[in-house]
Amino acid sequence: MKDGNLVIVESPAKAKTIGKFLGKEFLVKSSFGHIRDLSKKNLGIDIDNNYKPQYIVSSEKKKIVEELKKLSSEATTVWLASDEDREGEAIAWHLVETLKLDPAKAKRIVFHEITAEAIKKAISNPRYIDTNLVNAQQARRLLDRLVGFELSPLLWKKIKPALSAGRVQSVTVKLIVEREREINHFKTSSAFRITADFIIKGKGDKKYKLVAELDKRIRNKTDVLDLLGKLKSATFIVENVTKKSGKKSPSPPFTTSTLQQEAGRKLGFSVAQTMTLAQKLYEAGKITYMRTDSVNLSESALYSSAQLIQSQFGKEYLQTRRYKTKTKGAQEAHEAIRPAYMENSSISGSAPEKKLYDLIWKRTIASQMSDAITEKTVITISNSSSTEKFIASGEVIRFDGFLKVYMESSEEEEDETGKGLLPPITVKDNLPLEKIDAIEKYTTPPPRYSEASLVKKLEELGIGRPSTYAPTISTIQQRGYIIKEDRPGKNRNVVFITLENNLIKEIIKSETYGAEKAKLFPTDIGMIVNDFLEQYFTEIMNYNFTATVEEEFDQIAEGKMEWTKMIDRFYHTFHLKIKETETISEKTRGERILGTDPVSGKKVSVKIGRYGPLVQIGDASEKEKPRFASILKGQSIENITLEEALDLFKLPRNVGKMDGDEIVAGIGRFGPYLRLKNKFYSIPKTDDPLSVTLERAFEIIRAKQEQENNRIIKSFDTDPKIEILNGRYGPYISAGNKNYRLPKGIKPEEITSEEIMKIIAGSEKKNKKKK
DNA sequence: CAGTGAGCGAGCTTCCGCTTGACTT
Repeated sequence: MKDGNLVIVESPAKAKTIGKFLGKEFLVKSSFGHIRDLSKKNLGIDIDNNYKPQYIVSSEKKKIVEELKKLSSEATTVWLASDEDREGEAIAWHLVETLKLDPAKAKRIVFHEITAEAIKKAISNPRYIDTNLVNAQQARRLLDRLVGFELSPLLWKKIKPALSAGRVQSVTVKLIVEREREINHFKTSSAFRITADFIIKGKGDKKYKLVAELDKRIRNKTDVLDLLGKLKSATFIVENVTKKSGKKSPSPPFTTSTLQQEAGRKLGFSVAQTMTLAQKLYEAGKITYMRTDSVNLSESALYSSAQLIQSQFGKEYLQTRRYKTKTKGAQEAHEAIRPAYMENSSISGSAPEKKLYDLIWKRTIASQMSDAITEKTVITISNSSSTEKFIASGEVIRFDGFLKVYMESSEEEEDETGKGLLPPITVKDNLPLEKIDAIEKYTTPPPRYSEASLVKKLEELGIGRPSTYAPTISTIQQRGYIIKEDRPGKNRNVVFITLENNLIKEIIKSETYGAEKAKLFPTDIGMIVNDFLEQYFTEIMNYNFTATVEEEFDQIAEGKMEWTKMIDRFYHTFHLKIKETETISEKTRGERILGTDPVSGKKVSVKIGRYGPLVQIGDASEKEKPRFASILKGQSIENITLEEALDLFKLPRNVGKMDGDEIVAGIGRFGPYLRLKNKFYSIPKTDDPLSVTLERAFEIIRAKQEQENNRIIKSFDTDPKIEILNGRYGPYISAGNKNYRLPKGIKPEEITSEEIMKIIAGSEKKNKKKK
């Protein structure tokens, strides 16, 4: 370290790039985020000593702290270059405290973009640590600790061990619980959507189809039949044609939240997957920092985007835009997420990395392009038999603008009408009717959250930070409060009425609805914990709680409020409520009584048991033990009916005999099964263990036996331990207790033992390399 | 791999935000 300059930043990747800009006179090191935190023993807060925090360096941070201590003692100046936000300021302060830095040689600097110019400017404008901002962070930290470490033990006592609660996670669960209940209570209704198809003759043999929709929906079927009857003999005339031009603007560049949403919708990535991939791109220097709430682009990025757009698409596609962040509580310590070098429209790397990069590149470029110009045409059609109007609308793009590279997607279903070019039509044209369809359309309940839409909601409410969206979603899944899964749809009948060739026909069609893919569902324990917290801790469960305390943190940051006083005011009432709830609340297992068992006349109830939700018939008494059964996947304490509960006791059941041995059908931890001579055969989703016939059971068992007989594709006399087997994911090599993948292009029947040895040796090498 | 369900008590669990690996499949 020449001239004794030590620069400390938060991330090692940032340290690397800054190191290049600053040259050899500066040694740039990373703190890897926070270097110390509240002690985990007890609260880590000395309540009686004016909330004195007990900070300790955790074991995994000891090494880096020792290194920084040594380097800083040798340095003449230590530049604290953590992010310019509440957490960054606190990191700098903790460094001063822990490294015991002489205030004379510790200088605080900040920069928002990583360019040589910005960094040099920062170096020439150092400041002191902002104690108020640090105190705002301490208030945030202590509040979260107090809430988390006093609420969680209460749940252990009142509900079950190892549960958790916190300012962020508990309201996140609440969002999902409330949405599920909205869906359960939703009263669906239906009305007929009526569309008319007209055939329009163009030049020569050309024909166009024009689809128009009745300007309202009709609830009643007899009213629909009535209208269609009238329209049988009607003539249809174009009453009005209007054209209106409109425009569409691009979305701002990505923040963490919008990247997670779009990668989820467009690429099907989970929130955690997106973040892992983005981290890799960031470490490889391909994109800017991926945990950000800012939509700002650096001047140099604006410039290089503009160059690129002009040369690739032309001047008319360029519109330089500077976006402003509107998000609640945004701290904007970084730029938006963008390619590090705009001129790289693609990168090398794994397929998912490439896809994510492509998404980021397109979104960034599009954000600097001109609006798309559209033209919307609306045709109003009247008829001779009634006063009803049909409307046809279409939209065409007159100038594509940013749509040339990027189109944002949406989770809501798209309307089928209102798209594309309409045939050439003028007022008073007579339209020949082809047919009229009336389809029964049901109203739909609000959609369940996906990971992506949940993150969107959290950001809107100002709950959580870019660095916590992904971990929060995984925590509440780990605690068993929510589950991400697919659910099959249900069937229902739809009335479909057609008027064609002067005939009215009515048919009943079946449609599936409500099928879900990778959606978030609350579990029983999630709902029980949620209801408990809602009952006793209304303030913390309020969606505005974070926003309210954030206002106070801002006051502290501005020096208008003392942080310990804020904490004291909060803790005083909160702690009293904890103590009170400890005494007044009962231990809850979420019990619900379903009714009486018609056979025994005993009480049937559902509740949370030691191993999950269960149904119970009868109460525990000296004479008799109650009967128990676990509830099934997809069932819940809240929704299960008496009938469904009683069905659970019909299993396991004897299906019949196969070659003298009994076949038993049941449902275990891994789903429905058939058991024959202590061997298990999974029952496929198309069948039901309650109704599966003996004949069908034979089929299922034989299919599985057949599959097992075909399991061995090839074996070797030279080495009996090695076999080529047919597995769930295709053929693979089994050697002893280890499995290896077959390389692409090799036919499993033709592989030699030499080739296998090579594959095994190659895989061993790879493992060693990783270490 | 395909169960379980009493009560007691010891010892454990837990928060949010900053940051990466070190693990396994």
